[in-house]
Amino acid sequence: MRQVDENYSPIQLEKDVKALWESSRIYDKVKKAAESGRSYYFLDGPPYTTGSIHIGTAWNKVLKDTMIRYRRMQGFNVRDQPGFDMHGLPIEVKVEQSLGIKSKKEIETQGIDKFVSTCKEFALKFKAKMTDEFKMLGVWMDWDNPYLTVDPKYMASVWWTLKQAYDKNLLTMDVRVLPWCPRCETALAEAEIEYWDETDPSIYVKFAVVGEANTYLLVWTTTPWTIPGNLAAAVHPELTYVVVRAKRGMLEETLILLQDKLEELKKVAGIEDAQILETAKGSELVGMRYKHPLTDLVPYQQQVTGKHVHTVLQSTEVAAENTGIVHIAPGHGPEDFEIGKKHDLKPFSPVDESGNYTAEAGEHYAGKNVRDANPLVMSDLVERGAMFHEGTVTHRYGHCWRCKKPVIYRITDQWFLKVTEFKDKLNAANDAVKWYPDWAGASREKDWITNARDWCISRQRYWGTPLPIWRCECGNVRLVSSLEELKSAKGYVEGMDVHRPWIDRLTFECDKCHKTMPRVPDVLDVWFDAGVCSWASLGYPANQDDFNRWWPGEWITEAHDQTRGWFYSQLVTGILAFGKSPYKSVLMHGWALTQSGEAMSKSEGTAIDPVGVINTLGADSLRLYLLKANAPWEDMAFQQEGVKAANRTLNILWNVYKFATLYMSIDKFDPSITKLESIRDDLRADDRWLLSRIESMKKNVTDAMEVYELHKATRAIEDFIVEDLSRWYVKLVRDRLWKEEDDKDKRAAFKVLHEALSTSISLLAPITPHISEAIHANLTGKPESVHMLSWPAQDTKWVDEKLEEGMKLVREISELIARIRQESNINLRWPVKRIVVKAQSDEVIEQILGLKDALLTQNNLKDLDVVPVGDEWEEMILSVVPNPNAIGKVYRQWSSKIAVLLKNRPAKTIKAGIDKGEYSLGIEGQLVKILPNMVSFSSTLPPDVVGADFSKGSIYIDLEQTPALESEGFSREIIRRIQQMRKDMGLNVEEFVRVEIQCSRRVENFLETWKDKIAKETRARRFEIAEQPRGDYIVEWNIETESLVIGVASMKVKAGLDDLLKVPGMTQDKAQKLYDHGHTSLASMKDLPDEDIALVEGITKLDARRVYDYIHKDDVKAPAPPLVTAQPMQVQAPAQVPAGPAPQSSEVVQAIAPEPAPPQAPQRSFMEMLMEVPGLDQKAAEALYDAGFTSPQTLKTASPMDLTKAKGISEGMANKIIEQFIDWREPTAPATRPVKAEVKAAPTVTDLERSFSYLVEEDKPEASYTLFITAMKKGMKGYCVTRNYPAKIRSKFDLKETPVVWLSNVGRENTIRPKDLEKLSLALEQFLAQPGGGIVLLDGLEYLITNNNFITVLRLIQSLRDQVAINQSILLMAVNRSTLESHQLNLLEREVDYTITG
RNA sequence: GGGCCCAUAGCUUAGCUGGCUGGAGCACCCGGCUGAUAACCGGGAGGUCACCGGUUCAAAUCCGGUUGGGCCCA
Repeated sequence: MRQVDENYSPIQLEKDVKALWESSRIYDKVKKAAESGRSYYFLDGPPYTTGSIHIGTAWNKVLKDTMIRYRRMQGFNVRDQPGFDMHGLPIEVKVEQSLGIKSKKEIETQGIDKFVSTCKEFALKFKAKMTDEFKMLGVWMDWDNPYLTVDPKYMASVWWTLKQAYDKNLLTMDVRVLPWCPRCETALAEAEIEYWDETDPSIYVKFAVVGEANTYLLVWTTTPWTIPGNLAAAVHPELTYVVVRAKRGMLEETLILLQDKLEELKKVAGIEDAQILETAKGSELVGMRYKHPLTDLVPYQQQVTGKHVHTVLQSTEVAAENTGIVHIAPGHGPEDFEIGKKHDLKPFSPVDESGNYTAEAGEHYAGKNVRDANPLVMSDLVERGAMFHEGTVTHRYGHCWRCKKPVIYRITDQWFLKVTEFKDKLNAANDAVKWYPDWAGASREKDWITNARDWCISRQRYWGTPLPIWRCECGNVRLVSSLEELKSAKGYVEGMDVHRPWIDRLTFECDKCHKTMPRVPDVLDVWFDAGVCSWASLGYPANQDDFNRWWPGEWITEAHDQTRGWFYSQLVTGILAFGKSPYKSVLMHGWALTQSGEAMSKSEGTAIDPVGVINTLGADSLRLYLLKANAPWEDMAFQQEGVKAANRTLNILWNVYKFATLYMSIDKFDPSITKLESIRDDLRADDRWLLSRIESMKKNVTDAMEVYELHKATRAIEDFIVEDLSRWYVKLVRDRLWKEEDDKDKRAAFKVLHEALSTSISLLAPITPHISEAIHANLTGKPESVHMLSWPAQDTKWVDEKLEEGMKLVREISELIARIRQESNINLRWPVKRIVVKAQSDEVIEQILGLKDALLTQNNLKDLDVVPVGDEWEEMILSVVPNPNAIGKVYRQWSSKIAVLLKNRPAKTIKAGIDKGEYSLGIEGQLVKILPNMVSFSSTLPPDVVGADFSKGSIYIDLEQTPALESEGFSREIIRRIQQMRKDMGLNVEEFVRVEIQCSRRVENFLETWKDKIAKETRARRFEIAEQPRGDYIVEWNIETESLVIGVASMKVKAGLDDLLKVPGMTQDKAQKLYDHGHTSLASMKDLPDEDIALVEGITKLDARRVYDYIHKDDVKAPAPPLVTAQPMQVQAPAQVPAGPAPQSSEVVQAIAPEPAPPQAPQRSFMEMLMEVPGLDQKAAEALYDAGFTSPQTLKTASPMDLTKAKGISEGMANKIIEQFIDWREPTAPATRPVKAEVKAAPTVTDLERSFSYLVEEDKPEASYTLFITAMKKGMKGYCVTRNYPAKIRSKFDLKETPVVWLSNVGRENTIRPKDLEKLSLALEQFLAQPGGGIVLLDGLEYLITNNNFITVLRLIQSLRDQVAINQSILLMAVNRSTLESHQLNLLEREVDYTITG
């Protein structure tokens, strides 16, 4: 197991995981491994290949991928072939646009072959693009072998299916009135029509009644162009109509219309007076004859004959709207057609394919486009006095779904599936399907089936599966049902494309009349293509084996619009071919809507590109969000924020994983060796709790997955990770993992933590496959992929519901305590004396006592008491409240005395007496009886106690502070401060330090008992109280009312230990022992024989030998021992060593810049320093010097043993000397003295002075930029370093030529990574070194600090400050106060010449 | 106009067959923690459970209606 250092960065992680999948062929292996499982036929609903995927498509595929992965983990052998729907009008339209084609005619003149080839190209291009996008989502399907509806083999299956329908007499050609798109010149299915509002004429036409002078049927219509096709009028038989004498100006006429609409009409048409002559039921009007208003223009209207022609018919379809009389044009409307059929009216439809009137309409109209002809027809009506009133109306009108042009209705020959004849079978098949949710099938799909009409499957287009129908002029029909059969056609060429136009050239000989049969030129509705995919993708009927193995499909999922689409088309084809549904179960999912709940639209720019989301937050975050956001069957208002939240959850998972592996890897924990069973006895209650939670989660998740409630499954996992694992368990086990010794207790925690993580990622594997894979690889690594694991089954032996309930209570109580602490202003570091729990039942008490440790440690409580169930807490302060009324009545003059006496007696005693019946009181020698009615009792909380209620009882928290508690609190505060300092110094976790503290007597006393603990926690080898604390880093802190100064010095042990650890076979433990003994580095032992090394306790002779060998491995030509030649002591300068408190991790530090020039203070020679060691005489000092200790540095790193070799140095003295020098450093930095930042405010600075540094404190960098620009205007060269996007800064502040360097991990040019202080320092140095200097604006200090450590950045600033001073330049730094801690701000302020508050 | 679904805090949502004080997350304000740390945690504020009516001791929950939104159809 590797220690994980990196943060969760999904983009990189997913890239790596995908690369691993690719290089190790994981997908293939996972599928191979599943092969022995039970077959599970998943059917992919083929997305239409147009452009790129949208959020809805992504959601759809994520649902599928998640379920496929889940089923595989359950042991199913899942068939996962994806499909693409590639024929049809949408692509034709795209190709028309790209080729600049506007009509069918142009397609034919330019050549259908070219057109169709281009369509195919487009479809394949889009297929490839979408495939890439699905892969980005992490969707695992068989992308190398998708089924394509354009594949000839696929098309052959389609043909075969049609043949089945034909053989069952369910496929027929018929004349129908159908919606027709005049632009696309094709019939449209209902599914291909979109409705929206359109403004059309609203006209009232007078149909003159034959035989009644000046009497008219008033007919209303919105389609004037259909009037030439009018053959009858219709009324509703049950409605009441009136015959009225209407007067408008000079005009008087008799009108027939719906009674209820008369008033409305009067208003609309401006009728001044209307006299009702007669009322009649609609049925009474039937048979009235009228004269067609345009007979003179439309010859057909003169010739047409028939009983019902130009008469009033009845129909219950007529609505009670407008005039209640509708005109019937059987050639222009489906209802009209039906009514006409009933009354032997031969449809008259004088309109051609492009929507122009034909010659049949008469030469007046012929060739004119019908919708454009509306005004002409209207003026013709006006001219003939037939127009009663004209206006406009806005109503929903159908449009072609592709070209958006309004549809018209006309009569054509089309091929139909007679769906109406087998609706009962469809319903039965639908009932047999298991729908999720059930109303999707039981209500929605059923409703659609019930209202279904015959399905028109022919389209007069080019890019589609050709209808496999050849029809002879004699009426004979032949259907081709396979590619084999097609080969017998005349004109067949081996290997030919069977699309149009090539297939159009094939003919058959009619077996009846032996003439040549041409193909019916239509293509198939694409919905039929998709409908047969369940067997077409298996190659049926050519390939029977696969069909027998897989069919029918187990599960499909698509959005609710597929009720009329794929759900339906499959049901129909399934019945036609096999008499049953091709799928067994369906999950109907919702639509992805915009944030505000509207449909996403590319044209309106409200569509969100999933690829963009993946590229910013990762596919896993998107997947997690899509699944958890809501129930799959509900529409989703897509929120970017939600994806971010999902990303955060994964980050928490990652952090827990990072945390766990840090300690597991240090201890080389091997989860495969430690079995849960074997550590059962080592488990604490906390562990058993988490194990129980794990098992409960497994069950909850599995139960939800089984019914496709993926939102519940996902949320359950998320809840476990965030609440149980991260927020609670990790907190509980922290201390256990920090322990250095390796014990059973720690091992148990490791195991449980590992169990929690591995279960979580197993359950997450189908949902977030990448992060699961990455964690799995490091956490367990076996099997090769997380996706090869079995789905985790619940192990009930770990389930302990009582324990789970108990922990719930503990957490509830913990929250209460947190609140009380906050209200009482006592933070968690301060221990609280005790908590008393009063619970409803013994069970609750037991549950809480069982988790006492967790409760106490998590809340920093010292003790827990419980109150027996039913009792009051005995420490409640009971007080007596005398009732003067009752007392006075009996004892009159004594009553006030009695009250006083009662109050002074212990209330408890009084209560005990009263509870027995009475209490006696002595007064003036008399015994007075106090009866229950004379007193009442009240109880109050003792001082310093706060009470609160939880769901199963109450708690009392004793907040009293004692010196012991206070001293513990203080020590915790100090620990935290020292830890903070260690961190600021950039010390390694394992480094040892030396701490000196200056504090008040009071605090000193407190610390007496806690010294060891503090030293241990902070890895302080020395911990001392000092007047003037020394150290590499010294900070003044305020804790409560106390002020103390803490100095921390690194002992640089880590480097020594690491050095020792280089020796083969060396353990941490042994290295430590060597070190403690004084062998602080390999070099320190280089003159020792191995026997001497072996003297160290715990070091065997073998160890010693190894050390010796290692040291001397290169010793062939050993370098001379240290120089012992005497040198004039007086000229000995202090050795140059890199100074500074953070030399540990620090190429960075050293690289920043040379240390600022030493201060002017007179330098002491090494000998002078040496002589300061108490008790060291000159002779001994000289001996030391002679022994090679010629600088403070040499002493600092020496071991006492080394020193004793010098004459006159005892071991005690050696220790003293080293102690003196252990924290020696270049006596330069002002940071060695804590100085309260002086207020160097210069708020009025507008002219920056050269050679000065300025710190501008402001929330947003504004003033700093203004100053920067001002300086540049005065002729200084500028150099800007910023965290903000450079282009933005440049334009906002109009920076033009000024170099702007971006602190960022992502940019390329002019970018410096925030961690790369070396580069930054170099760049600035170069700039400042230019002749004439310049001004540097450093905006983004906070960012540098968070990316490095504070001290390192401080060093950089010091160095810059000095360079600025030398180069006559200016340093301007912007900082937001709120982002820094106060001591950090103080230190910063101290480094600059002026602080400006912006 | 018909069918189906939906409506709970500013946003996204939990709340099963009616029953404890309607829970979360995001955003907001305040605080805490500080070796998981660009992380994390706690607290606060914020609700006429769309509206009207009914059933019931009791309705966010069941029933009827209205309004608004989505999908499908006419």
